Amino acid sequence: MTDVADPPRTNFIRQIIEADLASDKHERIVTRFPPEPNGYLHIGHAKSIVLNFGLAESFGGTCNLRFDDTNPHKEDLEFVESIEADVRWLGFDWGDRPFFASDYFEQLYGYAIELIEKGLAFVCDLDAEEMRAYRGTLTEPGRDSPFRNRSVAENLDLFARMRAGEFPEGSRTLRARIDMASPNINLRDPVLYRIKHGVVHHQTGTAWCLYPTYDYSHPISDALEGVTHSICTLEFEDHRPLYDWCVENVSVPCRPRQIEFSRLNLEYTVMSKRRLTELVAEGQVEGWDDPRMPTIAALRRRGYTAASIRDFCERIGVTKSDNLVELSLLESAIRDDLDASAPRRMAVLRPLKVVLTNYPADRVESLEVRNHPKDEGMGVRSVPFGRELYIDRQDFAEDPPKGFKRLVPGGEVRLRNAYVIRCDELVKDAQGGIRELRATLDLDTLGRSPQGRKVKGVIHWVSVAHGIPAEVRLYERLFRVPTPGAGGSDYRSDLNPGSRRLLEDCVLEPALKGVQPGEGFQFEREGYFVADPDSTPGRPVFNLTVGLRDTWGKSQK
RNA sequence: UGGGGCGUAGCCAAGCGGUAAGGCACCGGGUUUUGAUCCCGGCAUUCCCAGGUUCGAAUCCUGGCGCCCCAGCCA
Repeated sequence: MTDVADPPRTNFIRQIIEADLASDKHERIVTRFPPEPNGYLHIGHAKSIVLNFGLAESFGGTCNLRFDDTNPHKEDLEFVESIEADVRWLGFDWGDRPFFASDYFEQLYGYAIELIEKGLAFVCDLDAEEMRAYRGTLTEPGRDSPFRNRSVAENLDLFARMRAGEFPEGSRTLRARIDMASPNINLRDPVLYRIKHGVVHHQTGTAWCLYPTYDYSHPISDALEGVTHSICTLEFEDHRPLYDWCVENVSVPCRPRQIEFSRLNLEYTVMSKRRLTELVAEGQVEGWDDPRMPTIAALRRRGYTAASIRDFCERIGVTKSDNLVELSLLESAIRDDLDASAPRRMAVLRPLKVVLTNYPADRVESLEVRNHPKDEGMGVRSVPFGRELYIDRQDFAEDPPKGFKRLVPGGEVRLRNAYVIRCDELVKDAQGGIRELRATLDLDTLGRSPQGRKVKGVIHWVSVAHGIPAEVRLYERLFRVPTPGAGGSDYRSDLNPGSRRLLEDCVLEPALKGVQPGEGFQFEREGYFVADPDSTPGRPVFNLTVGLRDTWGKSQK
């Protein structure tokens, strides 16, 4: 299950590619994943990564990682590094090195001159506000810029001087000369170049004060890289005519085709990079890899495996319809992977002491238990057993609800991997709270069923004398967004305090003592947990990856 | 109100003129020293609506309706 052996399900993009390959339009396909390095990658990007790299892989083509770094204001080297790490972690490879749109700045500049010479671009002196006024509205056409008919010579001269830094930021732009009356606003003489002073670009430093826009640099960068299928999200559909215009009017080596698909929306999850950036900047979360974040880095820290994220991306499919995927699908993908791959351990999250009155105080047994119920290759370990144990408070009920299968006064339960015990007595404190339990164990039940009765419940436990203290952080869900219509428009007001519960006096079996950050386990009937980077050898910290399905808990609700 | 998209079950999604795949969720049953896993079974007489074409329509045509995106010198 760690390896997704099934062939990828079909989708409309695969069909387009199959047709292109069948008609010999292309011999080999080239795709690209083009993030702007202005934040960390999130689960929505994973969909695009798996799509683009996956397509290249299954059709024997290649996929480039290209940073769309045309706006130095928002970008940073930290982000290019995190993006590279995350894509690599997801299991994809982009060859010798990543590409950068900034690698093409000189060529892009040359093509702009070509456009000017063809009379297809002009230098415009309108400022941002004026340009907006000239652009018209959704229902009214725009008006031509007064600078639209400058001579080629003047445009060439002005453009060279823009590059040379002679004009202040915002004072002039290079615009495409298309159609101010187009019903498609993107075609109303869009800006191709703008001036930015005083910013250090993370790749080109201060070499340029002239930066191309996405609309201009993207199609040409694709063409320069020989991209055959330029796959992007739906909001760029209106830009496709402009994409095609660029590729057709400039002497690039090939004509990539833009194909759009719908972006991923995940229930309760903030996916806007702007909002995520705010949360980090305002200190509302501990960082981009705070386990409540939907970033790849957070998911990884949370114990999600790369295989499960890839699997999730295959399961959701690729279409053009707006979608809102339930979290249960992501959780199903990670459970599937972890069920097969995670070693089992016992851990008591809310300890309740049990004294086995018929078990000698000085006796300690070493029980050999399997690390996985099905996979014998995962081996065995020994777990100490003694007179005093901890069990989980939730595994005992003085007044059990109907259907409760675990320990009750006078009842029996199986200690997982060990004996069957019977609860004889409750010891209460002054407030009437249960302080500990007295029980007797049936020595004849180790590795075999008890005589003449059936014991339905199985609970986990840890020896009091050997258990190690630990802290567990329960993150039940990813970062939440308010439910539509539920009131409260500020997503920060629902920062989800309930999604993160700290359990500080947990007790783990001793085998967990030397755990390394990143190691994950299934804590028997609790769920899957992963050791946090904050862990110390004596006192591990675990984060909940995903809880186990508990049908009893469900039927209670 | 201009332009571009989308509408198949609670959610995602196949389907491309021959009589509604699959996954998630949910509901039953079986196995089980994890109320997990696993296994078996159930879950759309109908595809946004209304007309039309056709022996036959989710698929083609016409007309509605609903939702999403676009007026950054962001991507």
